[in-house]
Amino acid sequence: MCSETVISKGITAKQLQIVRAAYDLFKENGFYATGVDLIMRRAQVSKRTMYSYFVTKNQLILAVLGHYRNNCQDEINQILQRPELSSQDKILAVFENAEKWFVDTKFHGCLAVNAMAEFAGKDEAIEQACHQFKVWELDVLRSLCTELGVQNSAKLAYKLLILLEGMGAIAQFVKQPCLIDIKQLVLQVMDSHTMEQN
Amino acid sequence: MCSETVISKGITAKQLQIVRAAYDLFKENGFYATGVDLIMRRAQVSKRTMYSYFVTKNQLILAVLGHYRNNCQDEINQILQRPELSSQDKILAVFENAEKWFVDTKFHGCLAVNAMAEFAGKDEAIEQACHQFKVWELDVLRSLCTELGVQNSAKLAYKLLILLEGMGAIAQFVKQPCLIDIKQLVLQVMDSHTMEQN
DNA sequence: ATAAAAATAAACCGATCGGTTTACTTTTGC
DNA sequence: GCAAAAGTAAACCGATCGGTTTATTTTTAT
Repeated sequence: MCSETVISKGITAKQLQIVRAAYDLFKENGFYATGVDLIMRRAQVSKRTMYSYFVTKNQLILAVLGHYRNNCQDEINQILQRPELSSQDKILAVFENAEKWFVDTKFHGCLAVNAMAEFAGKDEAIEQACHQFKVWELDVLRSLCTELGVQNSAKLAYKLLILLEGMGAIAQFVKQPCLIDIKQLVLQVMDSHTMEQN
Repeated sequence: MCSETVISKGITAKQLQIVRAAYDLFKENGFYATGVDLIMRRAQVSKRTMYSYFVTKNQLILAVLGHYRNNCQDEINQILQRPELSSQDKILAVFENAEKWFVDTKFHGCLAVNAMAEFAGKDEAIEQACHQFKVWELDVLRSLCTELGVQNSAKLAYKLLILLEGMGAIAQFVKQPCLIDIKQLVLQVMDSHTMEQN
């Protein structure tokens, strides 16, 4: 274990290989429905290796949720770092980015939401990871709203999160370019906070 | 099978007993995670009886989704039938009713959304039942929006569904009286359709 | 070159999965 | 009152579940 090449964030190549395969399978087929045998086959890794890195399936699920969160954070950070964008444009860019996810025919909802639905009340660590993911999402939106200079950034962020989650939930059912102009809806909700007190 | 007392909508008492137990378990623990043995124990019914009514577990799941839909439809119909409410008040009442669901600590998301996440691409009939549930929800909102006399009732209904789904998704994570005034948010989205073209 | 570390394939484990079958009892209609 | 229908309990089925073990091979560091 001494000299394995560490790829990033303390994850070795083999671990990443397993997590990626598990991530794809969980995303497509859900957590309970995906057996460990299928994961190891997809990852092209022996079961023993798998269990040397992840003591239980649920700990692998935790790692996958961490991987998912890292992916999302990288995407969002790239938006936040674009200096040419105003705070308002960054918020719109966050929604545009989310739409890229939603239009994928393989999109079956936010992984954290699905994990919460399957493990709420059954695995505290997973529950907490899902909760933390949403806290992070809300934090991103809130700090952007604060930059906007609106009266109550926390409340506006909460409203935007409702829009984001709502779009994600519906996206699983309606597979087509969104019926409405999301950008306009987001702007409208933002506008109400720059004009009146909320 | 000739003379069994039919309770409602072609469902016998025994069937309802099974569906109710399965409904509670699926709602709390998810579909894959809930085994048939647990369902029959909870329903106080032998496995043979269970399988005489529902040929497979997935057909039981279909029946449970139908039961869920009937429950929701009954609640919504009670709102729609209140003559003292304006169309706008009825829309607000729909959201108020949804909040009653959301604040329940046992609420783990819309059953149709969860079923879609677990069975999308795996069981066409279940997938379709979930889809039809959302179509019904959208239809209720659209007919109310049409009554409102707004310019584009379909688009407003879609926006309201986004709000409804978003609230539901978040409700699993944030267990507390909602941070924002939902009624105000709904009114705001509706107002934009009565004033401008959309 | 060699020994430790890390990987593999595959047999194996008890438990549970969805589902069937057998043998028996209760309820019901006529 | 009696036969058919509908119910029960429980053994049983092959498959799969999450997880372990064994025996062997490959990789890697010195």
